[in-house]
Amino acid sequence: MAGRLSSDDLADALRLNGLRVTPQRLVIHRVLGEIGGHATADQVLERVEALLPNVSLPTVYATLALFERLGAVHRVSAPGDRAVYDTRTDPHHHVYCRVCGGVVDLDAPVDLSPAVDAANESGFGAEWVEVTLTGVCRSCAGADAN
Amino acid sequence: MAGRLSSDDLADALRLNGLRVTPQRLVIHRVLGEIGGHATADQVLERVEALLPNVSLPTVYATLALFERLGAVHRVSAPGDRAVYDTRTDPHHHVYCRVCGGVVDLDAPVDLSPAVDAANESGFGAEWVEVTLTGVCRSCAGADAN
DNA sequence: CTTTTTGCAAATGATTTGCATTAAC
DNA sequence: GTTAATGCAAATCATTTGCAAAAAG
Repeated sequence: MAGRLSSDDLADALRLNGLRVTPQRLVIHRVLGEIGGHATADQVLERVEALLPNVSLPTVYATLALFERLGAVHRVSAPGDRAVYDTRTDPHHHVYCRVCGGVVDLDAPVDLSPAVDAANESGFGAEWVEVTLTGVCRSCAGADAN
Repeated sequence: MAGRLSSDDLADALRLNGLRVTPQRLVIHRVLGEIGGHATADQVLERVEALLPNVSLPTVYATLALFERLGAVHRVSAPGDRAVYDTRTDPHHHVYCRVCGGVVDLDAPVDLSPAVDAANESGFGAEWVEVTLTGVCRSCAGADAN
């Protein structure tokens, strides 16, 4: 549903869409690959600044939105106040702790084709499917009485 | 995984937790039942004001958060900038349009037990599971070339 | 050269907080 | 009476926008 892009493929994809290949975009893409998990815009910026100074947060936001359109990242489907980008582009699922707000990957074999088929039959163009579990993670359960 | 609460049950649940039964809470709960779908805090307030004047947005936010803890509503798991509360408390799924940001219910038979089991085995206390499809809805696909 | 992208500063908009007042119990 | 809940105004914080300067093609 979306394979991971190499730096060269990214450059090609950009050029193909009449977009420019900038150091910022390359570095952000590289950092995303190194993270290989979940990151907010700030967290991306933090790592990017070590490689390329003076990159601004608006650029990070714009680039993440761009990469999402190109299929290089996905916004995680989870309740929460800040956008979490997922750098894993293979199908997998998420666990969301409603106490600490943490998001963790969950790999489990689930057959989602009934949902995808139902959506597509209704005229929706599905591009991504994921399962989200909401609850309380182990550490929050330990700290809290509830 | 969470049944719909009657007004009496809500009052009991509140008292049981040492919380107070206020007209605002009762009205908001009633409005949620009438909506029976998705709503943002503003949308809840809009309907509440018709029944009880001078209710404030902070109260709506606080009450929705409270009801979430009580299991009477759920924040929809979907990428997006504003919190969408789901007043349907029976298991069902969602379709999220990445163009218009719309969220629509999706009913489809999906066996999520492998995911729930995997999460619980890892020490996570799962309370809610849902499938989220991301893509482009029919109207946005019609308007846009992509 | 032309047009996109960037960086910065300022704006926006949802959600939260502080605090005095009101209402449950 | 005590203590929690409310309303209001102000604060917070992620995300976006406007625009001039820099850089890609």
